[in-house]
Amino acid sequence: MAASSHTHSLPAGDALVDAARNAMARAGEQWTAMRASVFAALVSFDKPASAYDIAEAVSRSEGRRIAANSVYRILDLFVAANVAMRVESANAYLANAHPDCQHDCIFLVCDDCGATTHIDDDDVTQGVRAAARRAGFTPERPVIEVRGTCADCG
Amino acid sequence: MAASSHTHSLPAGDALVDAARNAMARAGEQWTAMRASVFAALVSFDKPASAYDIAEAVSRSEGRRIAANSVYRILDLFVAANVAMRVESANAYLANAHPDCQHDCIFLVCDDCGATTHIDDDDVTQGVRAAARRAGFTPERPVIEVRGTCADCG
DNA sequence: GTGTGAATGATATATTGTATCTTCATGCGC
DNA sequence: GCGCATGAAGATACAATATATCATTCACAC
Repeated sequence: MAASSHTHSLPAGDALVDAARNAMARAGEQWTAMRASVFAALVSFDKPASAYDIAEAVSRSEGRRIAANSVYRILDLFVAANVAMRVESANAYLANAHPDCQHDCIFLVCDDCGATTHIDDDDVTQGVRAAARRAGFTPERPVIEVRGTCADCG
Repeated sequence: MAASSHTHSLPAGDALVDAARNAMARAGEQWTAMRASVFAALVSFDKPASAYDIAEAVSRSEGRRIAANSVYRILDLFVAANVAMRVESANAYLANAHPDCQHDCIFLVCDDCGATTHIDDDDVTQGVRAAARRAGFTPERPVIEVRGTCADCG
């Protein structure tokens, strides 16, 4: 696979959880039952999920009410550890199938069905960073999301 | 100036308003007193402004309470007419100094001071669109925003 | 066991965004 | 002029997203 451009496919459930747990460990964060539940809920969605969607899903699976703020706290940690990513234009979160590789990511968000694909293309993202630098700006976190229509809905 | 890459500088206040009014006319939309007030408020901010910021500013300048939903309606029209743009990662709006040229725009958002610069770079944005198409996705509206540090804060 | 710190819970509140219905102004046909 | 259609804006309510604050619990060190 070319280093500069590739698509991420989903590992199976357990491998995904293991990768997440390891990534959290590397970030010096614990992997608690609550965090596992939030991660499981996140993975269970096939589209980006809002913090409130997740709170509801976890509430159901735990049989007790989980407040949104707890979910937000955990999602923030996940994002910091690259275990999850936030889709800014949808105010929602996605599990990251590959917490190990660090890329500026590109999301393709279908306005029709909501399905969101994560692609990496370092040529493109480096181009964005370079354009920012040319304007005297120091890029930290590019947000690149393309709204449009996915192959299924097209 | 190269067609593919340039920075937009601000025209003076009146020219800016004229350009906005013309763009609205071309979109078949009226330029009412209320819309002028919202546009003036938008321009008065040196950073992206939330709809509520604008509602507050217009309320002050009108001496009566303007509800957020009216502001949202007008901002939506502005965005449709390319007179304003929405910064997704900030849930806020910016006046567009050049409603005439259509570009996928790139925002550079300073995490320190909030100042946001709008640059255009068609090479970069075409690269983003091309990457999306390679994934079988039909791009409609790229959202490209770079969080980081501006020259002043760096 | 007692203190300490991290994680979570409970609660309140702030911020952002929509929906619905009403009122108002304007232009148009008669 | 009058009635009426139309688009703009107002009023109100509410939904959805996000944060702040303080209390509680639990594991672990001492």
